[in-house]
Amino acid sequence: MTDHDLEIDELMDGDELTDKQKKIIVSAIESFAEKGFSATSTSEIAKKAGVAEGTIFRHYKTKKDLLLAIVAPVMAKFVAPFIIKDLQKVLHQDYEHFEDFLTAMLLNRRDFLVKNLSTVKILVQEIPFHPELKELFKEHIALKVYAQFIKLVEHYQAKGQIMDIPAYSVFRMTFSTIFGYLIARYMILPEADWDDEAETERTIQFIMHGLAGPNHSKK
Amino acid sequence: MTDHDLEIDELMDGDELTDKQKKIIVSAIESFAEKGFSATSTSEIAKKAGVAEGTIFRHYKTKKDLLLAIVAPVMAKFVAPFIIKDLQKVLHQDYEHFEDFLTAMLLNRRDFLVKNLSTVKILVQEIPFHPELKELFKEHIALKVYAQFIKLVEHYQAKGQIMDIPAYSVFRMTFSTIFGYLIARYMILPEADWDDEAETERTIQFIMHGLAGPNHSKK
DNA sequence: TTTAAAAGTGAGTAATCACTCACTAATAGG
DNA sequence: CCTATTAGTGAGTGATTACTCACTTTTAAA
Repeated sequence: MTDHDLEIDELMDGDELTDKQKKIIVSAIESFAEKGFSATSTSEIAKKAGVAEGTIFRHYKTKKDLLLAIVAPVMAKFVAPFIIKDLQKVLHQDYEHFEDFLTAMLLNRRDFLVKNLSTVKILVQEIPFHPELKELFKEHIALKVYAQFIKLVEHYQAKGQIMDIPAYSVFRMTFSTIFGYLIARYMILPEADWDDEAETERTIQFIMHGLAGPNHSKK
Repeated sequence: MTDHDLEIDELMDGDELTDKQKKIIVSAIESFAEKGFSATSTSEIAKKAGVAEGTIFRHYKTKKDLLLAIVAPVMAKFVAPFIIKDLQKVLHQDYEHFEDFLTAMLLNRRDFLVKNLSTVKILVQEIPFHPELKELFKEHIALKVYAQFIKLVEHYQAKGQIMDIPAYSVFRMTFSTIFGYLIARYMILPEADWDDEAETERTIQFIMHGLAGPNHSKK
């Protein structure tokens, strides 16, 4: 079922988990992703994990705490690469062209999504209903990722590689296109036969042409 | 709360509804959108509608039937304009350029979305968990909208207005961008102050440049 | 080996769940 | 007006809910 999901150990960094704790998390992820958070009962999770129901509440005060324990680390890991590394690289000419950065980002975040498919599904599904998740999202995505991306865009705009439109529009269009691709590829039609390489290339080119500035003379 | 939502009478075409039935539907829409389908109880809906709980089950055999009664007509209405009218217009040169068609579609579907915000939210939220909804979606979107759009794309490709890439890629990129805009505008950041006209124009231009074929000499 | 903390248990809790049913009230065609 | 159909009711159903707690088992440092 969740074969390709990230090892929970990796995700739940720091605190070591017992076998039963791991089984609880794996089972919860499976059920939450399949039926949704509200439609999943704790008794169901316990049964699937081969654990007494009380064991769940020994480690998580409430059912919602369990959800947060699953979903919060994913958000943190998702934004990690945006925080410093990539920005430094860009500013130090590791990515001379916006296209190079885009490609690197798409491949990188695609791998992450594939490894954490179920968990990301849960996150996306539940965000609208839990203020705590919204807050986490704002903190991580809105502030960190957005702020860094804006700097990046302005950097490439100054070099004339990107059209001179508001950076937030560039942000919106770029992420719409990339996530539109990833959602179609891995969530809506995962079973269709995709030519990933060609599709990725087309997606990047679509963004590049759509945003092309005066000096888009790379080829 | 749902001031700008479509009049239910319009949506529930045909069958006439009593006052209480309307109140049930309005209340259900409100609660489903706010807390999700599973997290909303029928007693809560009844209370909000000022109706006995039994009244709900007089008209809808199950809670899920109530959901379907709310969500199914929206899907039908959403795809309606794609079915014939617009395609005919295009083929009869009402929209000479792909850009004209795109603009018309974006404005048209935006109005629809704004009028049916809550209901569309519910639809999007619940699709993953209800096979019946998935089936309806495939029937309407996948078959009707997709098929028509593909014909359109090939038509404009033949005229050299669109790049010669697979039509399904054009479909994906176009809808990603448009819905990315609408979702950001009306669901993620509805309270931000948007310059709708400028943002719409930029979005269209982004798609047009991204897909530009050999004869993109419109200006 | 002793011992205290941590992990695990499962029967038990009150509350809530979707749904039923015997009944009354309102409606509309003849 | 009569009557049959439909709309509406609300107390009652058993099942399930998230969560508790007194208890046992396991773990690991002293």
